Amino acid sequence: MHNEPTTATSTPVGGTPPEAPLRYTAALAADIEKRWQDRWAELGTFHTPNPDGPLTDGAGHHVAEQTPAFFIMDMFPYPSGDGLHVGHPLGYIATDVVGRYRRMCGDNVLHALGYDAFGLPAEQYAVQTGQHPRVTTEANIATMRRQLRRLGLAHDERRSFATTDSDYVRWTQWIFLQVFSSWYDADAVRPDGGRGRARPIAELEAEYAAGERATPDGRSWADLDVVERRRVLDASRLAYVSETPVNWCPGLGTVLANEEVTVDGRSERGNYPVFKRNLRQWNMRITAYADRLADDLDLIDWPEKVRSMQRNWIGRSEGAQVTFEVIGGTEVEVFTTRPDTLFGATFMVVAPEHPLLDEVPAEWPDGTHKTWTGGHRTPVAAVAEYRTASAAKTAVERQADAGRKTGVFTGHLAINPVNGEPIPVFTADYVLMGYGTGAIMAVPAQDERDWQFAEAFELPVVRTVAPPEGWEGGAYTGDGPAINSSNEEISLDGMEVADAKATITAWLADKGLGTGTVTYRLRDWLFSRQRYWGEPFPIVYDEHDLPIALPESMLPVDLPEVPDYSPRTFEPDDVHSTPEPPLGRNEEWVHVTLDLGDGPRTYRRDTNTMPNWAGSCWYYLNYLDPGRRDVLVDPALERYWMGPQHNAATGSSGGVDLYVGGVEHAVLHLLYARFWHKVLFDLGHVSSVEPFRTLFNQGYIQAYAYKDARGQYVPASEVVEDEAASTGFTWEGQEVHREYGKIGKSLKNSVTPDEMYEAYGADTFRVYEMSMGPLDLSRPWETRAVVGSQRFLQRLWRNVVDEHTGELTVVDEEPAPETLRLLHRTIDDVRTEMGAMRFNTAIAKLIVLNNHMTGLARVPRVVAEAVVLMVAPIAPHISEELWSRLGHPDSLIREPYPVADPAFLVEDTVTCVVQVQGKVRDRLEVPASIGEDELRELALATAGVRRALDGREVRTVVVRAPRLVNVVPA
RNA sequence: GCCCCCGUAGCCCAACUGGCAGAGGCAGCCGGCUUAAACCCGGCACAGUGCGGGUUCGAGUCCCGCCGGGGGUACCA
Repeated sequence: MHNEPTTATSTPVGGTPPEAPLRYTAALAADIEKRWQDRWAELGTFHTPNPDGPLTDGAGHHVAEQTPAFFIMDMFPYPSGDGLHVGHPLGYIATDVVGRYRRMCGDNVLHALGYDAFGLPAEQYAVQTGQHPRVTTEANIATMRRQLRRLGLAHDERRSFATTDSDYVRWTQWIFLQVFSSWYDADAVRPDGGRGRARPIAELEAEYAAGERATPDGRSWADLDVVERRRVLDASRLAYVSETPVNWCPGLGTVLANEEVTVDGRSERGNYPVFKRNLRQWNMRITAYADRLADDLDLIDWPEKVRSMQRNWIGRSEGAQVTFEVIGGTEVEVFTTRPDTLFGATFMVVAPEHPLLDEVPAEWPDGTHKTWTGGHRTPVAAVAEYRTASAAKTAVERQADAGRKTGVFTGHLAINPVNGEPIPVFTADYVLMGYGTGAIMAVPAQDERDWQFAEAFELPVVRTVAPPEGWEGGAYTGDGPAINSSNEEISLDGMEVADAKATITAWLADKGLGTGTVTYRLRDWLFSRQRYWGEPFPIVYDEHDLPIALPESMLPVDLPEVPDYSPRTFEPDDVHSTPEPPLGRNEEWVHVTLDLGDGPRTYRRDTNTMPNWAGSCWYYLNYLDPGRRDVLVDPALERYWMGPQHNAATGSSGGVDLYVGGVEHAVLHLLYARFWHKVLFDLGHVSSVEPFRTLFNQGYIQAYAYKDARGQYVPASEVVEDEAASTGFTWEGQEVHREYGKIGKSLKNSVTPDEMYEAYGADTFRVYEMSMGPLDLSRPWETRAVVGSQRFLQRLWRNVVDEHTGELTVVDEEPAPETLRLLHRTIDDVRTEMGAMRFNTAIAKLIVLNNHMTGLARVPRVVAEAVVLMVAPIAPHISEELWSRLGHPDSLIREPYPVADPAFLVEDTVTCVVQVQGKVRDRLEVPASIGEDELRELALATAGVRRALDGREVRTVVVRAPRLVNVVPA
């Protein structure tokens, strides 16, 4: 088991002087690193044991149930063909350091890395090369595995997988079927006491059949025919097909979720225009979970930034729905967050798509203002034109028009329910059909937008909240006493906003005119894509064109071969195009004869695929036991690794103990995954309430890039500093401008991990990345600074090994008291810093101790061993090598992390700062245990204080024994 | 427009509940080692914390108002 301590006696390349054959150079580092990587693999050093089942540690043992579990994850990578640059491994190194540290603290650590391998880039590459995306994907994964292995990550390789594995796809489809086969019962009580949970759709069917629940149209279940019954159930499912306005992106040839469309109405990927189109697509009823997704953010330890982004995206807002009667028409419901301002509602606005506009009066009513008609002779003409114009607007145009108020009078008059006043109904595109009820009561006095509209259309303003004294602005949206707000039955006058809201809402409810309501910005999740490289839906359609779930036994539904993988794409601005899924090109696959219980019949398959997010919605569960295929996840394993209270730090939510990744997934992946997890929770498949207990967003490593006079990027590695140049930098003699940006080919500033391994070794690279600064900050890469980290490891090496002879230089001597104090101080500090993921400061403290050792005539073994163990999580290869040379046959991977002896942490004497009026005037060396009174006397007697007081009286003396005294003169 | 984060030495960054502005690294300078250079070793210097107010015995830290950089979001009623 003990391996030869050194096989690296040959002179490594890289200019090592012959007199120091064992200097810690890049070549020696490479030799050590590769050797340990092989050894770790051979011994299964990183095999993480489960409490039960096939996965044991390297020695074949299970873990005891009571051993604390610590589950670490990286947001899993998309294996791109470009390979890695130095920015990519930052998070992986950080989680590896945490994992190795926790392991040395006694935890059973689960850490592995899978691959998110479905999706656009692989498909686009396949289209270009004609190779099947599976081939390129697998090649990319192999490349990435090789690059990452060289980093020395302590991952359990047995638990790695790709979302494209047929085995994995099967369970992604299985979860889809669970969602499809469920409905949301908003009244059901959950085990945690809250209301609302997913239940099997069969239970809904049973309730209908038993008459316990009324059908939507009130007919009895028995009176519905089979197809009608199916439609009723289908409408309640958590995954449902519906014809709704969706984001159609002709440039990509697919529809997209709201979350995948940028602020300016373009696709997040590819930056193509996106159009609203009514199409029949799959949706997931994430809106049913809006409250829980918002509320449970309080249970988890996430950056406040991400939590607020999710809250904003969900956009919960409380208000009231109020019914307005329309003269000669139907009633219109409006949603408002300010029911207290109802007396100030002087007009109404409905979205151009609002059904009220399907019929409008034939003539303009009396009193119609000229500016209201848009120059049209009848409301019919005016509304028709406005609706057409607004429908033709792209998201980009809407964006550009924001703030400019357009609209037209519809000819309808509505009645303000609190005062019976007739008010004109307008249509304007600043009111959105997709939010609230698509209709608003406009209160210009208390709403900016309504104020602008009222100004443009010369509409009256009635203030119902008194603005502050001297208010000269328009709409006043702040707090204040209500005014002008009374009728024969009720008066709000004098009430503050909150009171007025509550009072009027109660009054409305009492009169049957309105109810308190909550609305959300969140929309249901559009779940189908017209792409090839994704999971097929496990769904077929019968002659009624209604979806039928395939039985579990028919999973997975694998992707068929098709003649062409690319979706039909269109001119990016071709509004009239329609999606054409590639899977539809395989007729034999699409039309399939199956026996689903009624004998063999012909069905039509769903030709959509799932979005890329599907695979990342549950992958954390697959790490627990990727080999097990008879259940989604073993409940006992899920409880051990993820359950509530599964270790001392996990709260009631349970979930992954540390999840590290970029902030760009704040509302996409992280919201979708939470949603799926809650469905699985409701259906009893998991015990944790949330998938990710602690989230950490790492910053990005960026780099300088340089442009020449023509604006072309030049290779950053060839640019030199040049004081003579006005820009400070030149490339091949010409002046270049420096910019700061992403690392990548396009900016010609890429640096790869492979180059770092070659020039410095993986350990140096790891130390450098961890010492650059706090993990959550973005910062510039600077290759020439890496040498500092190499020097640190070189000194560490030299502190233990003679670089000429290879002999150990440590001695079995008791360290000097000063050394012991520094050692234990360092242990204590480093533990604190490591625990808080402040690796940069942990490294700084280790450097101080290491430098101290460098100055000693002989390095005591106990100090050397402690330093080696403390460095191990960050620079594991050199640490293993030194540990082995120090005479330990086994890997240090589970060696206890050093613990400080409190006896060495107390200092006998400390330096006390003596201030006069906050300025340092003297210093005192005093016993740490000195009393306040004694210290005050000593301080007042110092020469510095006497000089600074210069005869003035003393007013007070602030004493913070033993470190500070501040004398305040009169 | 609104919300969030960040501004400390030439550069990357430390500074516990307010208590000596400096831990660490890069670059720079001086010296040692060397025939010489690199590596290595020892040493030195460098800012008063983006700007303006305020609170306090005392402010990088807390409060108010700005400026600069980054991110999110936007007719959401």
